[in-house]
Amino acid sequence: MASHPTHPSAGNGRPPAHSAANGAPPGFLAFLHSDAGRDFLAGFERVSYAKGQLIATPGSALDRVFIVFSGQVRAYLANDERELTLSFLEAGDIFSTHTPSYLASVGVSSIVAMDTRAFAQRMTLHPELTPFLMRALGKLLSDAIRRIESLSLQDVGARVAGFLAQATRQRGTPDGDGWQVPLGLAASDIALLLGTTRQTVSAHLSAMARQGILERDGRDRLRVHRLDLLEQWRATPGESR
Amino acid sequence: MASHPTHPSAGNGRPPAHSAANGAPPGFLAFLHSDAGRDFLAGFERVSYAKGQLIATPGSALDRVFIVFSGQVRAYLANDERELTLSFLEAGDIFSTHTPSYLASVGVSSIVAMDTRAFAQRMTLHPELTPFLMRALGKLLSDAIRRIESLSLQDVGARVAGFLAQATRQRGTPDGDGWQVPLGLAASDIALLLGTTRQTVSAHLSAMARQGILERDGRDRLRVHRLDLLEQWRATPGESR
DNA sequence: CAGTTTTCGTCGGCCAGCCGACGGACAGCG
DNA sequence: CGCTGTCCGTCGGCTGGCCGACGAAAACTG
Repeated sequence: MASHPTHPSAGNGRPPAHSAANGAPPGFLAFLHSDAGRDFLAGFERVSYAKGQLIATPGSALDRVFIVFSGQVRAYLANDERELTLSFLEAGDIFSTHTPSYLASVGVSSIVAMDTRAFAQRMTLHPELTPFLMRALGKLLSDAIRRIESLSLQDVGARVAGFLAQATRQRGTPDGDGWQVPLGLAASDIALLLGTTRQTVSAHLSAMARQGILERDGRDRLRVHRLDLLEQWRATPGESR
Repeated sequence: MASHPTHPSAGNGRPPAHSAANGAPPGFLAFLHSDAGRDFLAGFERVSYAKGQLIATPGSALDRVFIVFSGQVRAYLANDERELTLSFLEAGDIFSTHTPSYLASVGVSSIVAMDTRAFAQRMTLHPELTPFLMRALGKLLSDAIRRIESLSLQDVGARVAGFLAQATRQRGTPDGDGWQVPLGLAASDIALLLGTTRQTVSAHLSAMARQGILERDGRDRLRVHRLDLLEQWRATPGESR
């Protein structure tokens, strides 16, 4: 079985990061806690994991559906020598693995895992849930394709800029002429999400700061001055380091 | 609207290439041609496209579901300066675009396009199709994740090797100690699938030939001697060109 | 508050892969 | 049969981004 390299700096007591790809709309979480939801999950065990624990590897857990109940779970692909975070799953998110990916709990988490077949079986008993599931799968798919796009036809600078722009739009608070943005992730974690290295992320952040697009404000906070420039970032030749 | 760069060398009378990611199991095609299938599609127009025609762009056709009836359609992502083929869709395949991708007919093709909402509506009338759809979406998703994996944690050599191994397994015929494999694609098309350039693909092919793993046999045919080496390819340092 | 651990910015060296260019090898096609 | 357009292999040059390393700044710990 493939061993995965140095563990990322997750689970260090930071506030929960944003969810890069929520698998299900919020309504699903409500359903899970309703009577119908308990009915739906009857007979399936809810397992708790300590922080940093491996939940699934490509070898184990073939063709299983995971539903995150609480906490935060990191889904990632790994190699002997490299790693890529697919997304951070949170309560109510669904993930399925006929795909060779790893799951690890970031904080303390509880999860229900079931066989894909069993899940499909249950779905036939609750046809009213189909739209939920379709939307969830559709979102997962379009997120994946967006990821393919960024990996294949954007350079690292554009990926960093895109990530920051999204963070700003999602979690930024207006501040004078710009925005205050809590990063919520270490630079190394961002690198893991973008398929690059900590050093390169850091270099690009510095370049953007040098151009007055943003300003670092402590370890975890950022002040974005020019969201517009961020959203249409093109690397200035020679300015990347 | 983004204009896309040099068109790939598709639609030149080659035999149909393999489908990198079939969206639906074969049974779905049969269903489409059954009475129930005609019922399912009632009211939706079937449009024919000449070869090489653009069917959808990120701007147009938001939130639409496409069902390919005949011919071959290339789904791809594009930039001002780069392009990546997602897959070649064939009869019976489903594709959906809440995602910024292009569709272009490779040969003469006919397609049914419908709004995602309308499609979901119809699905509720034919709940027996849900398993089909779930499987189709699941396959699409796992293909996408596999693609992310290859793009982010395999180098080009490994991607080329993986592509050739898959082609050999799917379409190779035994031949002495090895396999005869019809490529079905120009080197430039392979490059487009793997997110690299024609020259790099060519260089890797040469390197593999030099190592006795395979042998080029005319423009379109390949003789693979060591499928085993292909499947666990690691670039030999300095041997890539 | 001092000691320890984690994160961060930055540098130099290195190399995989991109790009442009070129000539040769195959096709059709008239 | 020669002509023309397409495809292929290969080269040199260049660079984005990886890697290892280092010291400084923050953040925990007691």
